[in-house]
Amino acid sequence: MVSDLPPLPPGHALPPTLLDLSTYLLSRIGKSSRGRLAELLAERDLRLWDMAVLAALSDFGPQAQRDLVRRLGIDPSDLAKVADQLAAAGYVERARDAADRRRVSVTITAAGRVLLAELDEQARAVQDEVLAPLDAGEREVLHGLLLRLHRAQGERRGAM
Amino acid sequence: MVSDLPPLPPGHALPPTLLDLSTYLLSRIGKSSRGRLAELLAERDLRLWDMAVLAALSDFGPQAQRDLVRRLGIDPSDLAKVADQLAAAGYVERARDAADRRRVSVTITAAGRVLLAELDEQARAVQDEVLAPLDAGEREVLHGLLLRLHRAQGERRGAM
DNA sequence: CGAATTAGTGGGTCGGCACCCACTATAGGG
DNA sequence: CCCTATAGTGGGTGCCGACCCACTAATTCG
Repeated sequence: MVSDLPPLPPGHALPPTLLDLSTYLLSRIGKSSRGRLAELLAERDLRLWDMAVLAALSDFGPQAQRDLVRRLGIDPSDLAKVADQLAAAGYVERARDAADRRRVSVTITAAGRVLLAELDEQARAVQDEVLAPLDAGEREVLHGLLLRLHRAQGERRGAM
Repeated sequence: MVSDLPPLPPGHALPPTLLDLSTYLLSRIGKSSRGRLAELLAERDLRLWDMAVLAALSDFGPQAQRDLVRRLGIDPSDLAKVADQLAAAGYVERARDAADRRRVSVTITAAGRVLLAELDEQARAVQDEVLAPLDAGEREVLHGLLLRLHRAQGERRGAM
């Protein structure tokens, strides 16, 4: 194999011009975290949207797809596909709304809740790795700052 | 037209299950920042990698492509394309290394520096929007925390 | 009732990003 | 001199996320 020469420590040699940008760090760390979780989800043939949908159903209860669309900013057509897959796997149930039969009400199943709990645990494991350098207090500070940034966000479409 | 009914404030209705994850916020805010900058770059027919390469050349001086590959974690083949485009536009110059004629040394031009300065300014404008809710002190705290996270990163490939 | 609106679905496109392989040219060791 | 390794290039692939359009079914309004 040879070489593998690490004359340039792979990452620490990144241009200061970029490292000076908080948004660059935000984007880089966020992408990495996202990627790690996505890998774990992929092992179960799931994608990030699946988790987001399950979380929304768990947190807010059964809803019509149109509500999920508004809430998560997902494309209706894409949601249809996600819901399809989740239903096929038994994680959600779909039923025509009796009151307005155009609507399809989606409900998380017991299996869905179990899955979501596992996914949440995995997400927290990833988070623990990412936040490893920070102590509990610092993590809270970080979370608080991020939350404020999030709330101020232009909400430019898309929960994922 | 009509409706436009905003019964569900688009973003604030996101599932707490997700909002409790710092990594989720990180990823969401990062992605949004990244996206905004990418849009600005796109107006000039540039992508994020172009900026990263220019930054590396500006910060570290002329280098062979192999060094950029190591530094930025970009695929050699992809870098060739980026360098091609930058050279065609006059932002960098390529020359065979006299000592080792396999290598192609890349140098940023004056035009390249001007461009980079403009891009950096745009990136900071985006950052100002994203960080709007934070005062100067908080921004520093955030940057410090992010830097520590970044340094601890598994450096899982890819500067962008 | 008929027309317009809304919910959901199926089937696409498009761009970006990461990746991979085959190939050329050069270098360097035996 | 030959053989292997390295640098760069060109031409791909595959995945994913975002988006868009056409269509059906159901509802609502005039």
